[in-house]
Amino acid sequence: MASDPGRCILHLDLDAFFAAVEQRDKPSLRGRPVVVGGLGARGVVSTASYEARVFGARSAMPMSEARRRCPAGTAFLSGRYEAYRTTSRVVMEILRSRSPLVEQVSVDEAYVDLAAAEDPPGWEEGRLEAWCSDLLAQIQDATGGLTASVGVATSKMMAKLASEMDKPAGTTVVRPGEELGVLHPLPVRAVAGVGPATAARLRTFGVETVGDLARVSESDLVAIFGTAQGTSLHRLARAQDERPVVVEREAKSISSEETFETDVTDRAVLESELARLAEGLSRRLTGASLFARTITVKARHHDFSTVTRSASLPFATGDPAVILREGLHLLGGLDVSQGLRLLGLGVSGLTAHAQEELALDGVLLHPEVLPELPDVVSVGPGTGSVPGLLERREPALAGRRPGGWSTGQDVAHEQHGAGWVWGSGRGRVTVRFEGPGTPPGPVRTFAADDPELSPAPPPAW
DNA sequence: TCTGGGGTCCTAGGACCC
DNA sequence: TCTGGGGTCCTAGGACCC
Repeated sequence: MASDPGRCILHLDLDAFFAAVEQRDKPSLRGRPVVVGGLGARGVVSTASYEARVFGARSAMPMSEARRRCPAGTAFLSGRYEAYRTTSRVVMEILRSRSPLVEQVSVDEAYVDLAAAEDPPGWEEGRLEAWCSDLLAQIQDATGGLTASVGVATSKMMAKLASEMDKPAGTTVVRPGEELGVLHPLPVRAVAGVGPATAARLRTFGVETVGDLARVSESDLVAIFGTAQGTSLHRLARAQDERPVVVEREAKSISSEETFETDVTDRAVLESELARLAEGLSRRLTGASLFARTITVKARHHDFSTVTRSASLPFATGDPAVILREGLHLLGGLDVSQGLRLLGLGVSGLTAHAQEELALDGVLLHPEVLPELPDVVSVGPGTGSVPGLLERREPALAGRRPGGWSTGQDVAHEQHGAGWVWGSGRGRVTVRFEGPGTPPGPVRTFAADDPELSPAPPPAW
C-alpha cells in the first residue's frame, strides 16, 4: 500500500530563510540580490535570496563563484544567527500551537503531524487548503512578513516533495492515492537518501526516474546498495514511508570545526585551535548536562582529503582538559607537514552522567590514578594540565581571529542610533542606519575602534 | 581565492567474549 | 583444537541532509 489515508503530515520550509530575515530587517535590501554565507576566502553560500538565484547563486556554492555571478549592488552578508534562531522560534511555536507533534528538522524546516492536531483539517478539498493558507498568513504576520512553503501528504517524504513543488509561498497537497503519480516522474534524487553518489550509481543501471527505480527488484537493490539502503530505496520508490514525526531526538554527537583562511602547518597554531574547540565543546556539554566517552579529531588536508581519528575513554567526561589532551594525542598521530585546511573536534558516546572512574580487572580506579595508565588522560582543572598551552595560545591566534566587524552585523551608535555594518576594512567600518521600523537612512564611515560604536542585539521578532 | 559547519546513519573489519 | 558462529564494541570512512 502506497499510502495510509489516516496519516496526514505537513512539511514547512521557510523561503530563502536567512536572506529573507536580512531583507526584513534591512529595508534597503528588499528587492535586491542578497547572499548570506562565509565572507572569507573559503566561504560558501548559506542562502541566496530569490533575486540572487536569478544570477545562479545557490546554497553550498563557493562564495567566490557567487561573487562572480552576481551583479554590482548585491549584498554579501555574514549571518546573524541569533536573529535567525529568534525568528525560527516564533514559527515553531505557531506550529506547536496547531499540533503537539512537531518535528523541527533545522532552523527553517519542520514536519507537523496534522492527524494529531486538536482540530485536524482532514483531506477535504478546500478546507485543508484554507487551513494551510491561514497558517502561512499567521506566520507572515508574526514574523514581519516572512513567507513559507508547505506540502501536505500521507508521509514525510511526500510532504517534503510537495513543499518543494510550489516555492516560494506555495501550498501543495498530495492526497491519498495520488502519491505515485506525483513521485514516479521525478528524478531519483527526489527520494530521501539519494544523493549525487547514489544517483550516479543508479544511472549506470539505466535508472533515472523514481519510476525506473520502482521497477528494480528489492534483491537487486540490496545486492547493489546493502541491506539498509537497498530495502529503503525499494520502499521509498513505492511511496512507502512510515517514518513517524518525532518531537525530540537525543543528540548523538557534538562537534565543532574550523576551516582556516590559509592552510596551517604550525602545530602550535593547531594545538591552540584545538584548545579553543575543546573549551567550546565542554561548554556545550555542560549546557546540555551531558558527558562524552569518545573524542574525534578531524583533519582536512591541503588537497581536501579528510581523515578522522577517534578514541574512546574508559569513562565519560565533560572536562575541557580531558577532551583536549585526548585530542592532542590524536592530532599528534597525524601528518600535518603539507598543511591542514580544516581542524575539527567532536565528542560522542554521550551520556547524562559522568563516570570519571573506571573498573579495570575488578578494581575501581579513580581519575587521580589514571595518569599512570598508558593512553589514558589526566583529569585536571581547566587547560592548566597542558603546560604552556594558554601562554602559547594568544600569540598564536593573534592576527588570525577575525575580530573587528562583520558585514550585516547589528550595531548601535551613540549619536546615530541603530544600524548595520555595510562594510569594513583598513581600520574603518561603514554603517547603514536603518532598521525594520526605520526607513533606509544615511551610510556613515567610522574608525573601527570608534568608542561610540558598539555591537547591538538583533531587532526583536 | 573551488569546495562551511553542524549533524545522522550505514558499512566493514578486527578485537574480544561466549 | 584444522576451527564455527553469534553478539557487541571500537575505529575509519563515506554518503547524505540542511
